[in-house]
Amino acid sequence: MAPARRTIHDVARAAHVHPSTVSRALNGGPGVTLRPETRARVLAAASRLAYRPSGVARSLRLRRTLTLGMLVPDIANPFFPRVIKGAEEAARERGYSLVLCDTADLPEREAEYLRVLREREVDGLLIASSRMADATIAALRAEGFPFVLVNRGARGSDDLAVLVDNEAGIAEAVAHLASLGHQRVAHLAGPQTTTTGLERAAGFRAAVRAHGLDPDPALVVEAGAFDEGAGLRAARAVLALERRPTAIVAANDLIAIGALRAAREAGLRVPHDLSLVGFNDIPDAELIEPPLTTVRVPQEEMGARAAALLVARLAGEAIAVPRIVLAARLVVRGSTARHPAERGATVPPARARRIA
Amino acid sequence: MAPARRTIHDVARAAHVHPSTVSRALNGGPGVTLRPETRARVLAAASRLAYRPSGVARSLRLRRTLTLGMLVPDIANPFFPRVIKGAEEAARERGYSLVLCDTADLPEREAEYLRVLREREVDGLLIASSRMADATIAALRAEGFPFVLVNRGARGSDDLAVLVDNEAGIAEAVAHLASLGHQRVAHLAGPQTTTTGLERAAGFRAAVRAHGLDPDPALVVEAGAFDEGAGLRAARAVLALERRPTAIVAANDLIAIGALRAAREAGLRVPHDLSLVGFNDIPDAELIEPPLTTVRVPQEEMGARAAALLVARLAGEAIAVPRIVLAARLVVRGSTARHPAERGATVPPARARRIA
DNA sequence: TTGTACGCGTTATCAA
DNA sequence: TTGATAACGCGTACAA
Repeated sequence: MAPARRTIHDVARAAHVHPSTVSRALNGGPGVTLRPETRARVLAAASRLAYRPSGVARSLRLRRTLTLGMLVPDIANPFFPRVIKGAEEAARERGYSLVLCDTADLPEREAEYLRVLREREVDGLLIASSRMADATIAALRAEGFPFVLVNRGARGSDDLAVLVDNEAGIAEAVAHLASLGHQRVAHLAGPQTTTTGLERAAGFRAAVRAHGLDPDPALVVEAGAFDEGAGLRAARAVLALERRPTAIVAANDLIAIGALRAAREAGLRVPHDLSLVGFNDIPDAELIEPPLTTVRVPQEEMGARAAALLVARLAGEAIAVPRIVLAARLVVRGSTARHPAERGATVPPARARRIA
Repeated sequence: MAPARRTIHDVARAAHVHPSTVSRALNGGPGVTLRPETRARVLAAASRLAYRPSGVARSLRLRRTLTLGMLVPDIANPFFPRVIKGAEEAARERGYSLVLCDTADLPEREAEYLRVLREREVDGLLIASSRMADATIAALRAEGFPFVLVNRGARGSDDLAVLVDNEAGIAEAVAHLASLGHQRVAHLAGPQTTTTGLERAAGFRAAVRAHGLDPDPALVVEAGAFDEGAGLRAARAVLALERRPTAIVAANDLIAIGALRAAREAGLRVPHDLSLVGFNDIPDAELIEPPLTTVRVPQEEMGARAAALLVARLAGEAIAVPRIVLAARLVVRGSTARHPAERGATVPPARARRIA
């Protein structure tokens, strides 16, 4: 039924040359000498037959597939599509394809994908899966299998990684709130099983100390996941405190959106009664009402840099900087305001124009 | 440096059997007879050596890669992540991997990816790329190459496809607005080069006739793309009409969000001065303010059904229904309201609860 | 029940 | 400059 695939032999026969000559004519590297006439005949035959070389056979022979595997915890999380887009584009530019794997943040799913990807002999891995067991990563490392961590930590190793400066980002957020007069600022932390969650929480505590804000430990609550539901629950806890915070720094935007819901439940107006800052600057951040003040992570760049780094590693290039740390800058939008107690004072209103 | 890959020969040697016996022990189909003792010895050796069969070699031999290619116009468009997620999960459940390709809606990018995917010998294609030239599709069809169209039309052919009932969805939207008393309803149409854009526009015109609304052709404006920018521009045109519409049905949610911006520019309150309905129910729809009334398309299901259909086709199963048409139902949220002229009459306010 | 032989489509190496 | 050969790792018809 399906017409048999054209092979290099078909082309060879049509061009009256040996298959190896066809290969040379088509792939002609620098050191290949070939009579122009012969090459032309081969090219003509190949195009006439609509010959398409077999990537599978080539991969078998060359022992590489020009394929990268990418593990993400949840494609539907609006943070990831742009990271994926950046990675996919950078990979394509370098001749690589991307096999996408949504692990659903499930360890067993991760393990399964890892096995599948290794069987498929992907040349390298982009690991954006934040919870992946350190042991799994350690195994890859021990084996010398090429991978790049994306937006997750390296735990003191010198694994290749593309990260953001979580501490600095959170510091900007806290500084902003402090400058508005806030004293009791809460943090809805991400899962403390993730490096991202840990670093942002550490950054928060450091910034609170640096600005002399209320260090009450009850103001830091860990959300069970980086999503809206977990944010909602954590925010409820924080808003139920006897001495309620006047501002919240969330570990990411989805948690912040959950907090927004919790605030509404509690009858609090944002930013009038409660200031709110997120992290990542997902596309939704400027769409919601009020627009979310957040710390911007350059998502496409993160993916692109990670893919580029991995390909460089595969090419055996010398890697000058194994850990690329991207800057994270605060983007002020509608959902922060001055502390109620300071209202009417000299600080201008914080509701900023939308930032392009 | 990288330790040489274990092969089936290594296992064979360790288990004191022939490589073919290893293959049988590991893949053991129904017709294979093997002494349990031998199989156990092989399995033990394989696990001891951490043997991982080569997918590439297997693909070469079996002439199939257990890989699907998926072409999408833009991963960052919030409609697609869930479609991809559904497809990826359904593929995984069936033993297939997914190579993701973002065509950026560029014909040359599509052509390039198509070539790459064919060279890689993906077993089939999920085509969610709405603009893809019909000629390209026709070529695939002529060749007998397996593919499934996702959310894009089949132009009278009996290509495998998973679609939504665009006419019925738009009809629900128009009926809703008509029931609220709207008479002049505009349509911000999608690109009329896409089947989705065409069907929704046709559905709109039919529904307008059916409800006896104002059929003024000036009320239908084509947006240049299914995105926010195009929606903004199209909405400006419609809102600049001498007799402004009191409601807008957008061809998709992003266009609707663009219209929301245009309305704000024009000083119109939504839904008070202008009702607005989108299409797709992207996650953002319920997050924005006011929450967007929209026609829900089951995105994950669309992806999952498409992948399942493609795999069934690959398995040579009889396909009872080549065109799966998913229902599209109106989800009423905050951004529709009664027509101004009818305000205060008997119809209850349209601002509905959030629908889970 | 297990081993032998071959081919899947390429490309690197060597010989001519 | 081109042809011949072998090998990449696996699965399967056939022989033993």
